[in-house]
Amino acid sequence: MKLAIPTVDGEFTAHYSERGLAQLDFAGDQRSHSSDTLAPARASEWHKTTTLALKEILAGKNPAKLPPLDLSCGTEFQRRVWNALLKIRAGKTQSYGQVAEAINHPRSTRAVGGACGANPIPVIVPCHRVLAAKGRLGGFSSGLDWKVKLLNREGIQLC
DNA sequence: ATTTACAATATGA
DNA sequence: TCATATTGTAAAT
Repeated sequence: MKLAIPTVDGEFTAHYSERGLAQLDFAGDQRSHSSDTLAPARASEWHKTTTLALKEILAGKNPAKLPPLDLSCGTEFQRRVWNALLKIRAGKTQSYGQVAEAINHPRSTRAVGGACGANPIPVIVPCHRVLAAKGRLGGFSSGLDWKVKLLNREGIQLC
């Protein structure tokens, strides 16, 4: 189930499964085109929430409500990471090391980076708010431009 | 089954 | 500043 989300930054694409939002693609970044045979009844309701939340985040605000997220594709470790990322508020950042500590794997900082890269729902799961230590920028799968733009919009200054 | 390469970090030289 | 050990995954051998 694929639905478009028009925003000031372009058209995002949300993918829904029976459980909820399963993937979110950046504007013009069509990676996978699976057949949308499924059409969950709740999808349109979820989509409203997703659209709202996405726009709030793009505006640098904190989303009031999120749609259900289908994280069943990831390993347990990855889901822990993503869950930890969801707790980061707009305007705040965390280092990979801090995320690692938050999920009780204080030495898995590198693995955290891997989990962020595997994150199927960028922006809503704020992988862009995770910086390397000392406030340096790390990397970003869909382009560092997005990372910088989003952070600036939230009023975060990079050193 | 083993080795590499990653969006990392702390430590020791 | 540079080398290295550590950790979870995926991809290559």
